[in-house]
Amino acid sequence: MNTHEIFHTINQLSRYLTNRINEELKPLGIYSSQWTVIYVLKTKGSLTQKEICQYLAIEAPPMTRTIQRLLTQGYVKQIQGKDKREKYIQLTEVALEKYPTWEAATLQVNDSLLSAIPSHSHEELSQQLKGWYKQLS
Amino acid sequence: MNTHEIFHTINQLSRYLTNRINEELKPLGIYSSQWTVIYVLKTKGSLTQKEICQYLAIEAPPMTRTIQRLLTQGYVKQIQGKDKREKYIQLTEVALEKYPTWEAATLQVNDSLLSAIPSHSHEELSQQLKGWYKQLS
DNA sequence: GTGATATAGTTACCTAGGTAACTATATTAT
DNA sequence: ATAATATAGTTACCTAGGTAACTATATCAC
Repeated sequence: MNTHEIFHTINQLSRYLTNRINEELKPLGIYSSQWTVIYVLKTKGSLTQKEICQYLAIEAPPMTRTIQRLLTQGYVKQIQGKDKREKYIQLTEVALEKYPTWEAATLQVNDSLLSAIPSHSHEELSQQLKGWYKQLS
Repeated sequence: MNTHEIFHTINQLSRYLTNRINEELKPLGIYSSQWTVIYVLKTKGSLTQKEICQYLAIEAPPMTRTIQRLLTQGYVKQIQGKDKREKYIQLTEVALEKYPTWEAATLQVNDSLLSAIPSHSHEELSQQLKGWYKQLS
């Protein structure tokens, strides 16, 4: 087996999927990196930037940028923690109102992308990839 | 099933794998994007930039940059085609000398990354992902 | 309490890929 | 033959993520 191939395919897939999701989200005013953060905040509630970084396995600097963009767009607010170094981030009312639209758009494109593989293997593939990643990290 | 999860996992995996491969390649003087091009040129021979782009499903501008870096490092040379718009790219002697080192490094890290999943499922997973990507693109 | 160390977040600059607009050459229509 | 169109590659600027060095606050040793 050619081991280069599987890594190449994963990268291709990752780029392709992200591009397709961005195509849907861009007209709705956000990018996929922002959606990822919004989604986490919606499901987990208020979190520090550090916690968001850990949850998404993204380094602090890109997260600072994504959050600053969400701040200027008014989709997120910062609340200083008791520990003054910490900044708690939470969704604004505006973001909560728009959330259903964003969610519907992503769910729809997700389904359309997943429809390219037999639905009985979705769960297995997901578990396999998740298990692999967990082993690695 | 949460459809967001599988896309998220694929992105995480992709970033993680690329970072690990870069860790190995950086001390050897190249980055993973350059390695991808070098690998294609080694297996396919001389190609136009267009052909490399198509093969790797990468847009022309990032490819121009990668190739320009390979040019300044002396790992690649451009040859004007009969069609004067085209530039045929091929590996230099220097690159061919270093190729075995790069290949050994990537094969080793590939194996180590793949060892996190049972080896009997490597081929199946690879085929599944490849099939999915093919369906999509 | 003060000095050393650790931590949260930011800034500057890096790789990696994408789109739009451009240049230069080829091709096609008439 | 020339005007219109298409194509290969480049340039400028965008999203997305990473590392190193920095600031400001907390904690720990003593």
